[in-house]
Amino acid sequence: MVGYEGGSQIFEENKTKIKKNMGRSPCCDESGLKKGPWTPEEDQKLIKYIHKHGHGSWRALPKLAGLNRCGKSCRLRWTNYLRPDIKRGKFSQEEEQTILNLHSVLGNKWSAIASHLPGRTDNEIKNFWNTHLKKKLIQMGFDPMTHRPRTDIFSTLPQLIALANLKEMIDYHSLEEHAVRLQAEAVQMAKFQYLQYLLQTQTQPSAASVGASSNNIANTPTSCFSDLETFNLLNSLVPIKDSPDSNSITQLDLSSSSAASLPGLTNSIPFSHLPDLQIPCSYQTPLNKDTINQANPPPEFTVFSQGNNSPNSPWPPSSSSTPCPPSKVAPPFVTQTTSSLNTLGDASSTTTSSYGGEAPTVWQELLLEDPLFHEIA
DNA sequence: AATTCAGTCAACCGCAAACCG
DNA sequence: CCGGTTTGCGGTTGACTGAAT
Repeated sequence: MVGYEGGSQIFEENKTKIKKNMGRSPCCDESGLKKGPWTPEEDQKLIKYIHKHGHGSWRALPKLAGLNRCGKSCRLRWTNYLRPDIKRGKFSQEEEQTILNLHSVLGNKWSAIASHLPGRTDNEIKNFWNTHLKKKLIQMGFDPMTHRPRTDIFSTLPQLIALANLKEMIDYHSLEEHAVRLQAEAVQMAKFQYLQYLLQTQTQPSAASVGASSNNIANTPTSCFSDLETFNLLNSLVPIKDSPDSNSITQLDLSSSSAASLPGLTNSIPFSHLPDLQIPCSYQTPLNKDTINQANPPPEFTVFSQGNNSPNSPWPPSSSSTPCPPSKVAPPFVTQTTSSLNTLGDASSTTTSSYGGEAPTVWQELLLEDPLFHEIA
């Protein structure tokens, strides 16, 4: 019997723990049922009974199995400890990454997360999160709930320290991967904002355009942007809806979104008229619609998954591991080029970008260092 | 050697959803 | 549909461990 072999190993572990009186001290509730750590004998009774009869009604089980425990306690002991398919021991890098990915979408839905990790219990994952991953994220300056850089003043210092020590933190391998994705999201965000800017300037002349030279992208009069350029940029942000993976959820469903229309292509509804755009989140673990529906993510989590069919943006980007900037990166980028756009709308010249008027923040500087960001400029 | 303290994890508690008559 | 029961889930607790002092 598979479970029994595992069980005897557990008995030995448990014997040691009981000897050392590990865990809560036993006490009795009002009905006289035993609480606290399980003895090897109790474990054996429970395993024997479930192997023979299945658990059936948990409420009835203790009596039938000869245990002086409540059904709830028996269920917990079985599901979290005695079940034969439980995988014990250290979490692997893959498991850690999966937990991070799923937690960024699902939040503290431990049972939903556990369902993606065979052999791991929700309790185990919860403990691992609270004792390891949460702390690591905080240490790196991320809000463990939103998976985004913390914006409160107390977080600034650890965040900067974390950035400064990124190389030393190379052993945080999976977290680095996480950070890479977050940074990629920052680039996507920048593209969104730049796109917004493009669309805005196409529908109304920007203040920045007044008196600007004709070869300055950001300051160029709106008519100088081709629809093709805008479309190309949009393509780099939005995976094609009918991807080969029919279950994948696209970042933005243009066919149903009010943002579907591009100026000059169909009806003109600029992105700036939309509610705040969420930063697209990417996940290495494929998520399907069922997962999302089951998980019922809270409204503040807009769920995206990155398709691999984006024609212009490699994914994930190969750039350095830098977390994404705060969700509101404000002013339009002031971008200067030394030559003009070609007929396809590609900038074939050297381009430098900066944030209009204000000294760039750490995040903005990092973004400006990213070659991917310059692809759009 | 003794003490302190942060980390770990099994187990409990209470609430809410699901189930059932 | 309703009310009672059962099950599942997430948050919290607290004893043990081991490193630091």
